[in-house]
Amino acid sequence: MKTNNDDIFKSIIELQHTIMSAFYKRFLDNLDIPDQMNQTHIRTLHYLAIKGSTPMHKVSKRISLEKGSFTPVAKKLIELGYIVRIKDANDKRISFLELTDAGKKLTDGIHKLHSQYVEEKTKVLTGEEKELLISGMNTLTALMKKCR
Amino acid sequence: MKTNNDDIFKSIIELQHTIMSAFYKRFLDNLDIPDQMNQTHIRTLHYLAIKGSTPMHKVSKRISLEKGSFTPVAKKLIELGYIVRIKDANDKRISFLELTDAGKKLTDGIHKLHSQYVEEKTKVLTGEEKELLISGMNTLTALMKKCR
DNA sequence: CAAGTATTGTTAGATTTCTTACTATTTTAA
DNA sequence: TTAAAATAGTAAGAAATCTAACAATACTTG
Repeated sequence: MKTNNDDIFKSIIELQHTIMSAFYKRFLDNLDIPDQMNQTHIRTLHYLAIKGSTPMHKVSKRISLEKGSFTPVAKKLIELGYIVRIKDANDKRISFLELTDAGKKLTDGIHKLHSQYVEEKTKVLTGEEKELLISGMNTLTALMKKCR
Repeated sequence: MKTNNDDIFKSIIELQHTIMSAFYKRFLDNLDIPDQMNQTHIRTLHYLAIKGSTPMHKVSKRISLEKGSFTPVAKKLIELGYIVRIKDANDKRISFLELTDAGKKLTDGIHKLHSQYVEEKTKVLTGEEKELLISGMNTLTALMKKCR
């Protein structure tokens, strides 16, 4: 079976459009989360849960939000008590963000649902297929990043 | 090597955040496109180039835009002369969209760049790796869609 | 056939995100 | 040391998208 590069990108685009919205919508529907929060807030908490204390500019970059858009997002999460802002002692420009206990509790709930969801969606793949999928995507991701 | 479902999704999320923006930014920077057009307009033309004449609601669904948001997008593309609206003879609610000659010319240019870009990004993958990547992603995409 | 229901597309107002300009701080280098 | 450049974050207005209500048309079913 012949494949070309267009096929790769068609698949990726396809994927992008389907997965993320389904994924985060599920979170928002099934968890007890304040109405004022949207997918961006969830993504932010999710990232902090995985990476721990992180400077604002780095978080905003990783969740693909301009820094100008991220300020109010962080502000709201602080307001809601899910994260705190911690000034860097050396570089006064920098604020680190990290989860509070309430934030950790919330992200734990999210991760539980996350696992269930992925479990359900990937039942059909064998273990070997999963590994191939992951390594292929990691390769491509690394390439993309390098070339940017 | 042990893998779990979390790995899959971390990879996918990672992928999503890097690829698409790089991809379409490249298009917008390198092509002679009216300033008023953004990624959404490009995606719309791209879709119509691949699928041909398509009802509005279907296009909006495929590019992940609410129908309410899509109306002005289609309007602008018509205004710019890249697509036309064609009423369905049987069902008077439906408007088909399709590319004009100008639209085809533009998407041809895009596809050329597209190929170059993908070529550059995927040089490192062997043909077999590409196939695995594609089939894996297609499987997952299909699953996602089914469960939604 | 009639009445209710679903679908397609539009509109208007709310929300989210982007862009640009700005301040404060840090780093670089002449 | 000091001037210039880079970086982190904020603010305000512009642009994009979403939501909800609506009009027109099509479908369903009693």
